[in-house]
Amino acid sequence: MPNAFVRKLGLYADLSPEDTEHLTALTKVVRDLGPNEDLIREGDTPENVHLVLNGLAVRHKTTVDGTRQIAALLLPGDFCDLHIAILDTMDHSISTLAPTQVVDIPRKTILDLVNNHPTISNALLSTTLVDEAILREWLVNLGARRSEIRIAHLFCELHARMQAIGLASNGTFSLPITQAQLGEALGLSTVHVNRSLMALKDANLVRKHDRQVEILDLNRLHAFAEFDPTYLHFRKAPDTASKSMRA
Amino acid sequence: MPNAFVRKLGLYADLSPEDTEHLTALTKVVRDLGPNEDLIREGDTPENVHLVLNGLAVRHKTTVDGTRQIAALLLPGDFCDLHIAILDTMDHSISTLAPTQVVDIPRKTILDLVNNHPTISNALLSTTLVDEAILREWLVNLGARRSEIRIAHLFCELHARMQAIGLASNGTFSLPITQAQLGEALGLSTVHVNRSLMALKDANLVRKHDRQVEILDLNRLHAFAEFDPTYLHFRKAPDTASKSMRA
DNA sequence: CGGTGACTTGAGCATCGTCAACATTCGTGG
DNA sequence: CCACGAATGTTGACGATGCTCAAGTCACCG
Repeated sequence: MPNAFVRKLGLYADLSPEDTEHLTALTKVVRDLGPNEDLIREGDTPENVHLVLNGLAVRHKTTVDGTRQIAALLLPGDFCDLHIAILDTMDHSISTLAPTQVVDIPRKTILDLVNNHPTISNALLSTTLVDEAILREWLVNLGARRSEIRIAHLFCELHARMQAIGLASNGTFSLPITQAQLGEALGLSTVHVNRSLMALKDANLVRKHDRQVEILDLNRLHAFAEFDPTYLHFRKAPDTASKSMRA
Repeated sequence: MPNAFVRKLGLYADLSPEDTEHLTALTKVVRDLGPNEDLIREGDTPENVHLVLNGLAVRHKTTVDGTRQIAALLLPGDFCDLHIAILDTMDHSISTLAPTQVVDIPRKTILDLVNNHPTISNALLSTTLVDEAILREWLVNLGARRSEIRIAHLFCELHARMQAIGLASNGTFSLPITQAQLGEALGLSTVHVNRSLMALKDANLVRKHDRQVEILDLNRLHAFAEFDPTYLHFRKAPDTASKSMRA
């Protein structure tokens, strides 16, 4: 079973066995982090690029009055900061939420991939563009949807992304995040997140229990959240990703 | 005087005279659009990539209940959809707000730039990454700032971007957008935009008159909006952009 | 002039935030 | 294994921010 990183890139390009092997080799050396540790801070110009292999991290930015906005949830297989291979300075911070395994990859290695491995390079570019598409959808979420739908939409997205890398089963996936942190991601107060979550549970749509999200009725949740996964740009539909097929 | 496109790329890479000439040649053939015309729609897989040379366009997405969210304001020099050179399908639409001049560039031309003009390629990649940084800042804006500060912050950003391409003078720049459209960009109702704008005017910070934004006190507005232009990643400070200097 | 689109204003209401108290869970050390 | 404390989740009351509806004004243009 390939790791989450290889699985994710495979969603965006037709990797050859050599490509797969090459990528797997890159993720051999893993670093273990605890919860609430900073990977990079705003203003840093790090040597390495970071990749999440396991666990959960967030991209976030803090305003002057101390409000923290989470701008991305980084799941297994996600790059944290591929852009600093091009732009020098970080304009935001990245921290773990849970115990997390990361891989540190030197900028040089990235440049080598870009120059000598066109398929991988293409996949990397795709993931960057999809990150942007996800960000756009989050903006729509904050700007145009009220709290219950907003939360439901986020859960739909996370389910789709987790399922695509093989980390969701039966509508259930791991999400070790507090209600307060959910609020920081969704632009809502903790109390309001709590009330909205209970409403979603009462409506038999989703439930967040412990560190897991359990979707009770996927079709109804998709309809309720107005969820359309097009923006994730998977090559294959997540449902059929297990069977290899050619279009 | 180079056009807005060349000026903008010059903010992100040290273009040689040949690069400049090459880019200028690409923007010879211009297409004129009226206000409220669609450039591309969600679901399209267009042949060409589009570039705004003059005027104003928006990236937007509409939810099921008809609410429209504007996810980006495309100023002169901005690419609309560079990503569809990689990802096939548009997951959002692009429309003009005012009379606008665009350039249609074939995907092949982009690929040629990427393969044969490393400096330009690097600049293009940078602009894409900065687009993402701007999007992140918009997310912070919607998630963590109340209406007056939210509007002020947007005006600060637009001023910085306009000034960087030579389209702001004396704190004043053109912004042919209605209050309703401003609301669509900021996740606010038209009425609330109106009231917030009047409060900003009463505070002698900024005024929107006709199709222009007039900043009355830039320093105070920056402070009020908590504006920090780092996320725009200009190579040189906009203020000193006219003098060439080496770091 | 008449009409259309943009802006302005007021009143009432919905959504969501704040504060404060309380309940529950979980990890830790006794 | 129990006891404790800290972090998280839950609930109620109240207030603020922002939305809706509706009417009216203003500027622009045919």
